[in-house]
Amino acid sequence: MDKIYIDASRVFKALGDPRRAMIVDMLSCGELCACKILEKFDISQSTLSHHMKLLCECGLVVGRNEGKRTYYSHSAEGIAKTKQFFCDITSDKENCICRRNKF
Amino acid sequence: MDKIYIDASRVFKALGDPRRAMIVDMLSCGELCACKILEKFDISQSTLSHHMKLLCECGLVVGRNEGKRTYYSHSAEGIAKTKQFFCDITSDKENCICRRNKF
DNA sequence: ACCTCACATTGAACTTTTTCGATAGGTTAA
DNA sequence: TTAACCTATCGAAAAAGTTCAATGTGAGGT
Repeated sequence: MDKIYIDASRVFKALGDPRRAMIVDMLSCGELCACKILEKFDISQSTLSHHMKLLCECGLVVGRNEGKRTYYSHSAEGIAKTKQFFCDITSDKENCICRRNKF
Repeated sequence: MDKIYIDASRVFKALGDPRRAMIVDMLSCGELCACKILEKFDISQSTLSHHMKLLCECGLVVGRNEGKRTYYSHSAEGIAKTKQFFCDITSDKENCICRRNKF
């Protein structure tokens, strides 16, 4: 299995949870600290921390520490890469010019 | 939890498996019958059938029966919807004009 | 120094997903 | 009508993901 599929799948897996997809949407309005995000969900603090970790590890979100708070925001690079990958695997390739595989 | 996140997350969850992401990529060269897809993976036939079912159920892929074979191909509508959703939740919204939520 | 606050980590229970072998259903070929 | 072929479904086992309470960590405030 090509590493490129595994890396991209990690991002999609992260977005595969409705709460995490909603968190990414929330961050489109700008960075938010964890406590603000937590207010919007009926989950424990440790659960949110786990979700944020996954979003950061897949490269879609970045965290920034300021004092005792952590602010999260979109990672423009991670988002661009994911968008590109999605377009790559979903756009029709004439004459079967598959860049990743030869089928 | 808004239904729109749940529906979109189902697609991302489907793409969250590297094999399924690879299958979607394979289909960008045009429709393929299940047996051709199966050749490319070291998995059982029933496992592939399960993967294809998930890809179809989330709306990203469509199946077509012809004789004893089943041909799978991209669903242009499902792909367009998913792309739109991804753009919605990842594009910066000035002045916090969040369409889905008010944060 | 001590306490509180914000967040991360750990460990365990629970749920979901993945996978395969076995089997069923429908199609084509002999 | 058999038999072979292709795919879907079922049931069970294994793997992975989710969640929370408890605890750890590190920054500020008293």
